[in-house]
Amino acid sequence: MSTSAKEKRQQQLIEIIETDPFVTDEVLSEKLKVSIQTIRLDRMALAIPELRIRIKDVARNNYDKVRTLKKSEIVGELIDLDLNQQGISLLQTDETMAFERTKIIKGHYIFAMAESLALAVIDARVAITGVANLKYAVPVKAGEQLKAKAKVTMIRGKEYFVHVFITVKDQPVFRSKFILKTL
Amino acid sequence: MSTSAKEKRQQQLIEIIETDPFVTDEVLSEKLKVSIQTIRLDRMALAIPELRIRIKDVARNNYDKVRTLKKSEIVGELIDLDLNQQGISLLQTDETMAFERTKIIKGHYIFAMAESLALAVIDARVAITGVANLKYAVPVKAGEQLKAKAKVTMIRGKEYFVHVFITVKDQPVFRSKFILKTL
DNA sequence: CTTATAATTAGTAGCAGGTACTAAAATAAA
DNA sequence: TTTATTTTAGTACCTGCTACTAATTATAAG
Repeated sequence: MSTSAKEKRQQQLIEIIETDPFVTDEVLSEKLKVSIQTIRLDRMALAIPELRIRIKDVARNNYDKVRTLKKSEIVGELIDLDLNQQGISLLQTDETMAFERTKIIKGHYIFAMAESLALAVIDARVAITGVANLKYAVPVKAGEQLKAKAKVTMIRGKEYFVHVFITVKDQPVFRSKFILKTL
Repeated sequence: MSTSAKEKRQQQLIEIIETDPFVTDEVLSEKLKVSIQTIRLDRMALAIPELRIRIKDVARNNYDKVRTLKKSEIVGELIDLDLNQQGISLLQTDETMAFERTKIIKGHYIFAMAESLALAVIDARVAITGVANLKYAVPVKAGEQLKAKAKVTMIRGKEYFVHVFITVKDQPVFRSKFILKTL
């Protein structure tokens, strides 16, 4: 067995664990046709922790992630609000929100930020019935901080008209008009 | 110690584990001032699994959730595609995509479905530069299946104009025009 | 006040999925 | 062939339990 056989096996090991972090050393040794000890030496060499630690990591990561994702991450942080008048929110983007190759933030994150701010300024049970003139001026890159400003421009009966502008370092990247209707 | 003392402790135990599933029996026994054995009897009675199982559950739940959420759930399933012409996708909605009280699907899910289909029909490195006439006809309720149809209406140099219509049981719920620009 | 019953605590063996270590065997390179 | 590398074997120990038996303590009933 040459050195490259070892390297190849370790590469396979990484792939297997990445696609299934819940795999035991025993199963790995069966899949790669080597002893458990070899698997353990490989994990050592690659600094891959044992099953329980991996599971705990997955659990902790996603536990936190799902919490923040459901709470505010997708939405941004509300930093100012005058009910039925205006509101400002911030959203720190990262690579998980972007296309892998281009690192451009996916549109629905920007949309979600705008939508949730629009909903926040009209604090009522509302439904979005229309959006117009939604425009991306410049693609947003992962890592940039988005600042959204919402303004209520008109209230007509049960209908609310809200403009949302999003900027990166005061450069406009997105603007939209939302039409909201109270239920 | 009355029976209600036991019930009270078990109630506290449920609360502690719910807010922190990563807590060991030992810590629980310290917090609740009873022996480890009592904690274990309580867990038995309440059918709460041991720490490792709890961690594994959290990991598995969220692992699957994040995967499907990141991969295609948010996007829908592509069922038909003529490149640069048209495409159709389906998205099964559920309660995790909806507002808790109203069960109305959040707008950005619908938007994401439309956006990703628009991107899929133009199979190139593109950026969305504008969207117009985005309109929600009827709020979508959790559990309904969305069907998105995209049509490329015009190609002008590097710009692509794509219309996306979304229906629930052939009832229109959303329509939009995307303007995409190849990079 | 004593007894029956419920609740709690103690203690042991065993398990999964390892770590950490030592040592021997197999394979490759010189 | 000898040396170096890689792989395998084996043991003691670890955590956070389960499953079980037994003893102790608290509480309620007669």
